[in-house]
Amino acid sequence: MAPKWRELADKLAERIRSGEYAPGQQLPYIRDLVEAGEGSKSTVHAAYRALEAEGLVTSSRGHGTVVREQAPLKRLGIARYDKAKWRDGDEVAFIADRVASGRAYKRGEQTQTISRVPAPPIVAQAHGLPEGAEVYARARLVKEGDQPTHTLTSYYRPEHVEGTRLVDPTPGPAGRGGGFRVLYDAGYEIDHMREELFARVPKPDEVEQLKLLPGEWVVELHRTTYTADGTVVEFAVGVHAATRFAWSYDFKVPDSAAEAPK
Amino acid sequence: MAPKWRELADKLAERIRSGEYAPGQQLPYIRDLVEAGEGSKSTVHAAYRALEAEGLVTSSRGHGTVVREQAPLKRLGIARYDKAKWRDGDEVAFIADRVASGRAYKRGEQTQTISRVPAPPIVAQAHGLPEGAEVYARARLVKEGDQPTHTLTSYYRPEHVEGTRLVDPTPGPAGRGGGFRVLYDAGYEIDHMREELFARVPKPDEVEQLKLLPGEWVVELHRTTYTADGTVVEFAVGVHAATRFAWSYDFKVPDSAAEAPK
DNA sequence: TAGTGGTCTAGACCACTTC
DNA sequence: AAGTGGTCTAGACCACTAA
Repeated sequence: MAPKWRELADKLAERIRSGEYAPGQQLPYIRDLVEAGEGSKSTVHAAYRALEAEGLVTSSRGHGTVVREQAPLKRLGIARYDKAKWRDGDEVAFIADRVASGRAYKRGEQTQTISRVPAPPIVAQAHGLPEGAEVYARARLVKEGDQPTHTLTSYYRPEHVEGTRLVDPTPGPAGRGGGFRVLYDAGYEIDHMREELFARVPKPDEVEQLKLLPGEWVVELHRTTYTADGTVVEFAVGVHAATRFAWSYDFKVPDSAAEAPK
Repeated sequence: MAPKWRELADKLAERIRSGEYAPGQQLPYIRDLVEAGEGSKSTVHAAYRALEAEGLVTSSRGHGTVVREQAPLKRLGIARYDKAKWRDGDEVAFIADRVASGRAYKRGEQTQTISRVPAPPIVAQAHGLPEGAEVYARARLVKEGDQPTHTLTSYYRPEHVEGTRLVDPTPGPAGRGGGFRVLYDAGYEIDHMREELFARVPKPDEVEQLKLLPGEWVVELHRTTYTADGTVVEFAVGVHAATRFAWSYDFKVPDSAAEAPK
């Protein structure tokens, strides 16, 4: 037998999914459900908290509880890295995402800080450096309007970027073409990438920075970017609000038996 | 000012992450913390519930609350689809995963049910069929020991699989080489794939089926498999416990300017 | 039987919004 | 001032485990 608050939450969730409660619509007031015999205030509130954690509703003091508008997922495919965009055009990858999803781009939606730091373990490993070696960290917080969507921190080896505008401490985006263009101009043309993804619970500072709802998870993305000769020129860590993104990858089915012998 | 239960949860989480409370170790009993002045039983319990939702501890009645062993993530790369494995060998993809991660394989860790059903909307769209057209659904629940790890449901067009052992209603796995081998023998050699992933809150039946912890999220995976001429021969939907998997993709940086004109 | 976590209640009080 | 959600308490009771 499921607890009373869970049963109430499931009942309301069902009505939301069926459309009986439409997005934007008010859910019953907690005190009304108490009066209607659904349980004590704590019990009904526990159900509402579960619904909020599941992203179905948002509550606010003084207003009430309304069914959330489900923002469509932003779909991230490998086409966002298309060389034609940052080499020949003026787009950077994160803008390309937005163009692809039909959203308008506005200036001032990205903040950036550059610093020179000792490499954290995963960064050192990705770059093949000893732990604690110094690297440049370029941290961005990307927003869509007022709403932060993800953070992205790129780590570069000093010898690859020293003297370029990528490590110019002046605030602001990396400029025309973005980071890959700067590397290209410096003689490092990116060739292939690896992306690794997993979901986890956000850390307290991420909840604040990304304005996450209570109970909302994040997806962490590790992107390693190589030149044609296998040199790692960028390792980046992204933290994305889990409910706002989907990732898409196209690939050939591998066939190790068909590979040329070495 | 964060609520009292949140502050207590963050304090304990910090001690867990720092190793002060090691995996397997008992956390203080709720009633002891009440006595120590951390708040009422409900308040302390709220903190413990948050820690459980975040995957840091597991509670059980009669026993207490212990720090969870963090099972290492199972890493899924595209190498698990290697043709050499299922065409020439006897492995199926999910076993290949396990071999790759160094875990032992045991029989009886996969259940399977075959049914002929009207295509749900996303399935119809993936196969280019009218909604409600009949397809074969092959649903598996994959376990590792007693612990379910994910569900995977493959949808096939009847004309591709009719008469093969793939739609044999006898329970049990698809046999030597798995589903891709059956398609290969039927004249449909798979060539390329698309995988799409996103995280979401589990549905109530998934919580039960996958034995998910309270508050744990899932990652839904959509896999579309094509032959060389672009025919969709399989569309599969997987639901994975979010804390137990990581996905990895390698790809070339695309360059639309370098493509041959059409 | 004694001790653990989990649920539920009734009520007080707080934070915030609207009138 | 009135009404909303959110927190917290004190205590009762339940479910489960171990001895």
